[in-house]
Amino acid sequence: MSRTESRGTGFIPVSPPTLADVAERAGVSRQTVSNAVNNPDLLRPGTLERVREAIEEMGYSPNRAARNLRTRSSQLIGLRVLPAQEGTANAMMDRFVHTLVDTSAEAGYHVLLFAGDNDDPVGGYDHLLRATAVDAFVVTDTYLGNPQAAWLTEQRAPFVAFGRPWDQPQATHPWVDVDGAAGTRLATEHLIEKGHTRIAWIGWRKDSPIGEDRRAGWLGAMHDAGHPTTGLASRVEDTVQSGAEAAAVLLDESAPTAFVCASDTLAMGVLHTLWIRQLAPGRDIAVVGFDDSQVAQVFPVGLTSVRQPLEDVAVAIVRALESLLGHVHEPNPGVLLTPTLAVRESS
Amino acid sequence: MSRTESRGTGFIPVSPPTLADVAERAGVSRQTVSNAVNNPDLLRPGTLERVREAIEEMGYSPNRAARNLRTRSSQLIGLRVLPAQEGTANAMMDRFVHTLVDTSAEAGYHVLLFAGDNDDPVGGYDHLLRATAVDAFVVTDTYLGNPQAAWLTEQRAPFVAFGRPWDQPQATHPWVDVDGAAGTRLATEHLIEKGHTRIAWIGWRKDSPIGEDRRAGWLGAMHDAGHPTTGLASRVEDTVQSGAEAAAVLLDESAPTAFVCASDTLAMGVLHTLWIRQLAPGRDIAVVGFDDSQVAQVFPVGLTSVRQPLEDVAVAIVRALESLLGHVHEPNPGVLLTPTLAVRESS
DNA sequence: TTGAAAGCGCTAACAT
DNA sequence: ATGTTAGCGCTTTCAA
Repeated sequence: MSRTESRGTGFIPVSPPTLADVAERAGVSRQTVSNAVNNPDLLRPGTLERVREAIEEMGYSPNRAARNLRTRSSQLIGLRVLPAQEGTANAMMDRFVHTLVDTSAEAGYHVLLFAGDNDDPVGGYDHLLRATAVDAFVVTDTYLGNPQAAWLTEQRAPFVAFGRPWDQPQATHPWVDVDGAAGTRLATEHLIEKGHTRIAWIGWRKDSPIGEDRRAGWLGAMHDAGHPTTGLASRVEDTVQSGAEAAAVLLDESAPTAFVCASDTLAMGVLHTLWIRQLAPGRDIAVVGFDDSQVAQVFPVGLTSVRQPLEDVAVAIVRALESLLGHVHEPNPGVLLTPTLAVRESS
Repeated sequence: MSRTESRGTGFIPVSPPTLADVAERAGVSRQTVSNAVNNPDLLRPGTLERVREAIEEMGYSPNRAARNLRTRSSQLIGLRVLPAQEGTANAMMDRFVHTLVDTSAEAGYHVLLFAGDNDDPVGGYDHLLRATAVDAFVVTDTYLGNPQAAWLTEQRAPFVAFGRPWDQPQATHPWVDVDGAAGTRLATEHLIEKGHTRIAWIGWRKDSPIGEDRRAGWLGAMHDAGHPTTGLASRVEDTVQSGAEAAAVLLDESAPTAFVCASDTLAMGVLHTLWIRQLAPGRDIAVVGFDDSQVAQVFPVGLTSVRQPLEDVAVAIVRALESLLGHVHEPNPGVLLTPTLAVRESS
């Protein structure tokens, strides 16, 4: 049966060439073509070249579904995306996804996005898993109480987490995270070097382990330098408004000369208060944010910000994924990376 | 042969249940189970329930690879992502991807991300296409001279473009776009309503059809209102710096009381100049941006901005995709949606 | 080094 | 309304 069909002026390919088509063209068996693709070492150089020529000429590419069915793998990595939400710093996630896609591609994987909401945190995972639609998952929202890591572990599903298992010290799954404390320490030490001694902290409420971690970096650097911290710390919601209010209170009560914030959002709030009070960021009061978001970069007065090494995170995650899927024993399940400081006019 | 294997204390499922497993359990043939999943109407209610129970109990989900192989479809939509680039307004793309994932999910599709760079614009497409790894593509960067739409058309590959075929008036592929001119007209009329008559335009260089389109909206609204435009338009690069400089020149030479910008980036530049000159956005000078980016929302003085209806775009794209893949004749290949205006303090 | 046979899990077509 | 047969395109045995 012909694989092409006559219509109008020319021949229109009805379906892509298969292994059998290439085999016929090259005058070998199907298996030899398969070997040419997957185990070229097994072929005699002459045969290999002949097959490769046929592959080239016909534009052959192995059918994914057939290969997936046979090898029981999809070369797909699942990544859940939450419903689009406004105003939050998901620009960071954007950067991460980009680098993850690039890095995965180098390892022969594609990234499959699937929808999810917090009402049914594992639904999407469960479905893809049972359908063997993906080989593994990358889990990004590992905040306190998130059941995904535990659930996936229980299902024996391969996955790598971006984020430490804060509330599960006994967890053994591989993870990659950024050392937030090191980041805020970097920021604080940068300000100390600039001569600041009264450096305030604006962070999140106590129930966020990530927030506590970042706070610890500021606290540690201040203690090490022998600077007081009493009355210089504030814990608020992660909104511009809260940041602005916290900054106003701190300025009135504790007269800091610099602010380190747990997020760029809070830092924007600080900048807002400075603007209202006619204080110049960088000259009168220094401000450092966290995440090096779009906003930090594009803001007229560039905002100094702690920058997560997302490219390195993606590389580490893909590496962990590879050893996980290749059943290679990975000695250290956790990788902690150090952020850098993007210094701009605000400090 | 057993599908479970004894190890240690319990039984560990080695592979998910198949159609045959469910059929055996329910005491029917495999085909009946398949029908229960895909054509439930064909079954007698009693049988259907029995099969459904078995499916539920065993946690059965059809194997994707097998189904894909048989049906010659993957239920996957390919979306190319460019390498992570800094500073640009990809926050918009982020919002789009989120809504696209959500909308696709409702239609039974997942989104497959693949890497691509501008050196080889069609490489990634070609590979996925020949491997029949995706059913269709969503093409987003339809700027002038982009060869993807033409190439995909030539390959007879199903795809929907987000963006009009500006430079290919004869193109017949389905596309969805946002009416930029209507957006800037909305912005301009909003300012006119507020009493402004000298409204300046800061846009992109002439080689961008999108930029020219947005400019036309401003121009049309000004003409319709009978306001002069001479000396009030500027064409620059899409950077904060360029926006700031253009605003300074316009303020000096033409004394506008309001600015409409082709992007939030340019609007940020305007705000910077206003800040330097101690002019209050919204009170002294009104500013409107385009894209309703993160920056516009989080900026201390909220930036009024034209907001693209990305949710509607995603819905329209998925709809077009469905009719494309369902071989349903779609009468109108192009869908043009109207943006809205997110009004904030800056106007 | 190459080829033949088998089968992954599913669904379309046909038969009952 | 349900069962039987065949085969999607590939890779993993195994044989030559």
